[in-house]
Amino acid sequence: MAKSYDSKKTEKKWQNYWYDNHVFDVKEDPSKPKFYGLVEFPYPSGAGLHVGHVRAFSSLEIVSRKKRLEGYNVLFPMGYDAFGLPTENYAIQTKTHPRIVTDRNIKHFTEQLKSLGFSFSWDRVVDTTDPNYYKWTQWIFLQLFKKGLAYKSTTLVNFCPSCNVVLANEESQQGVCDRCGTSVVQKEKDVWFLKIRDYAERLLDGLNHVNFPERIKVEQQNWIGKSTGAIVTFPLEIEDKKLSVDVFTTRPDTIYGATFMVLAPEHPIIKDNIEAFNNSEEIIKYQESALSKKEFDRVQVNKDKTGILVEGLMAINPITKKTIPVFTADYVMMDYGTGAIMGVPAHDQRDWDFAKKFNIPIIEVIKGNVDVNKEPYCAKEGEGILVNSPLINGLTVPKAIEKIINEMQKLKVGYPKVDYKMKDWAFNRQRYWGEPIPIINCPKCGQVPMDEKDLPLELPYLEDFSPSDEALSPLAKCTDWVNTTCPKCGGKATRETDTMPQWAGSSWYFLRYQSPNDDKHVVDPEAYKYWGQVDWYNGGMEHVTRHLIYSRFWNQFLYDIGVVTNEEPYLRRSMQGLILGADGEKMSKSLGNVVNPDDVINEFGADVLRTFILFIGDYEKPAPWSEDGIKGSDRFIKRLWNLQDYLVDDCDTSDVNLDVVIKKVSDDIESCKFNTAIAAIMETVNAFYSRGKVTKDEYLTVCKLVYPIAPHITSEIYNILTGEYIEQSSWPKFDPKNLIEDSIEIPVQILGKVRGKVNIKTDSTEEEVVEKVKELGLLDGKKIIKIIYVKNRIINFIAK
RNA sequence: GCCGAAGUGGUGGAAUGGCAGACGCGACGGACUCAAAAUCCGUUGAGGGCAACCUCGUGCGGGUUCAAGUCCCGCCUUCGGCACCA
Repeated sequence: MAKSYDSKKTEKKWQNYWYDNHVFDVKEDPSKPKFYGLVEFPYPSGAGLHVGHVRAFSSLEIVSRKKRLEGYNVLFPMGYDAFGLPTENYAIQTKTHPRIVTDRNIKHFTEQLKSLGFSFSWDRVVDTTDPNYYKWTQWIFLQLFKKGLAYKSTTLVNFCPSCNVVLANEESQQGVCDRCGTSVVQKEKDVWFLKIRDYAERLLDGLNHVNFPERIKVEQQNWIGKSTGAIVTFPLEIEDKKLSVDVFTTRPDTIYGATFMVLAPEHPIIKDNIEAFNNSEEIIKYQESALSKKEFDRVQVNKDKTGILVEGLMAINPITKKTIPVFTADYVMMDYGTGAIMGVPAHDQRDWDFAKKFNIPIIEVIKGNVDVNKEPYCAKEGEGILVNSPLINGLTVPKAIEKIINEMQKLKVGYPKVDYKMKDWAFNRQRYWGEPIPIINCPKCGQVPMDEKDLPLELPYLEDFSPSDEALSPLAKCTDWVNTTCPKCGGKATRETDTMPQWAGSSWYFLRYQSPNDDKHVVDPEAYKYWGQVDWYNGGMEHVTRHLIYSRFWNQFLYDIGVVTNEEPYLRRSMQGLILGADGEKMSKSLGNVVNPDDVINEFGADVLRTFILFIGDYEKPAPWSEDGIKGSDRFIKRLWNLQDYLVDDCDTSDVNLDVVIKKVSDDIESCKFNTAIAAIMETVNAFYSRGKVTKDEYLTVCKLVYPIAPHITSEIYNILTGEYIEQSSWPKFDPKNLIEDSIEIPVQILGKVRGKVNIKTDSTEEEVVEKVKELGLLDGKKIIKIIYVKNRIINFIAK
């Protein structure tokens, strides 16, 4: 009998071997093909590693270990995205400097990751809060600034009164702060933006050149939200001034049905001419109430339309030359299109609701089978024929759009226009724990970029880093640091005191891993020439519209300025599903359903945890944790170990086709079907048990197949059996010839129902199979009308 | 409202249009044990039959096909994302 397996001792032994000997460190090696596998680096929170992290990192951990055995030179790095609010808030609460908190958390995470036996290249760890790292984050910002892609602008921003911080749109969904749940308020602020909109078209186009799951592509496309339409200029009648307003529409063909115009409450036309309106007081009141509404309330779809007629202001439909009333209403947003729309009530639900409320005429211009006075006719794209539209009557919608835009261009009242929903990226926080923005404000020269030689601009070590009351960064209080001289004129100047947002450091970290210690480049060109694009990137669905777009944007920018030579950073993307609590709910402290990986390792060992987290279900789908389920993985690991008792020098091995298993496991790993890969190995182990014998060759092959999943126990078994290290072996190969069995059993159907089985030689002809079936007597007394035979699959008789 | 994913035993989940329920958990039975745990072996979708077998069965209703969990049409439910986006 083999000694019972001691997971604690064995796992520690192999972890020491791997990490002390730097087994997974890599260097550029042109003699080998490269594989760059990347998992989203964690935010090192105080709570430590979560089982969700284990699942997220496991996919490429498995792939990396397999690829190494296949002869690839594998870069599989790990790092920490450590700037951010939770650490800062924790630091404020506990009066401990965020640097100390961060270092402590990173240390804890590293120990936990090593206790799982992950094969990261520990010599390449990056930390976004390290000045040697954020030097390059700042450098990239300077390049963006110099190219005019970073600008400061006064806008209404989402502001969290509790965190005292300006939030990005993505951080304030549902009108509450992502971090603390406080209701967000609107506040006017001077903030930095990155012109990600300039890259909208390329971010869309790039999706055609990468291997991302379809739903990720769709989500990014929706986020970017491209719409093709036209700008149409409507002249205004207002006292004696000659003014006009531009509207954006995706349906210029419906211009004949435009019976009113709506301006966003913030529209400058209103502000600039307020004295000219007969009801200016009412308008001002309406503006104020609209602006005081939280963005969330304002965009509630189903609420009643509100608005107010602007008396004394009329617009002229540039095609019909008819005069139409102008309203202001908060269902029109200043930050999309031009902040002004033409209202076509017959063919748009919102316009229809508004027209009904204000008794505005409704003119049908697309023929449909509904009465547009009772409900709008909102035809699907491409449907319908134009009516009541002299220039384009009888045309289909696409033809009408084309012709009317031509007419508008001739008349100089309109032109084609593409717009995007995606807004520019609000790129700053009024917080301490972030990358300082390397800009100097000079009273004479304005915003002056720091000299690149002076980077990094280090974050000063503050004793008091709590936020101030006026939405200013705590850095503002550090006058020694703030006061400086202008790099341009040498006069007195002050530093920008806002810091960069959470997403800055993670927007380029995949490059830093390629040359983590380089102090001359963002990425060493030689290293980049070798590693280049990430071959396979795994991460969470929650980052698809933030990190995954931001980092693609930065990479495209770095491509434009010649830092990298590929437009897209990631060739392939996969994502893991959430691990839910045993109750099927999302794990959370308040529900008390959180599983701590340390506890699981302590009870079962890292190999069991790794196996179970992959066996739990479809990798992309959410899966509930199960205390009972993990026992199955524990049993499997023990059965693998106890197979040592069944070792024989030689035996009949024809009952187990290992070539099929090798192919199945290899293919399944490459397509993230880890659960069925493990199931196939379990079946094989079960077969050895029921045979009661296993040869050394078989055992070693199975160990290699399990090695990526459970590397400790398989390293141990391999070492016991061969005296060698499994890392020096190679991934098992299968012989395609052996995938085909000599004879197979196929079902026999009569009228589509299985009535029996028949053993046939592989690739038998229909006649041979029919002969066999007749021998079985399944067709006795039946008249065969038709036979459907699918080779090596099935035979179906249509018989009476 | 729009976009996307999904709905299969007691349970987590498998199935290039070709034997539904692989593999695991749980349950039941057996071996070992004084006994239990552990381990090993077996049974396990529902209903009927002594049996060989038969009938039903993948959210609901239709359809295509020799054959549908899988394809098509129409619904219901759940979960994710977007949302007065002109």
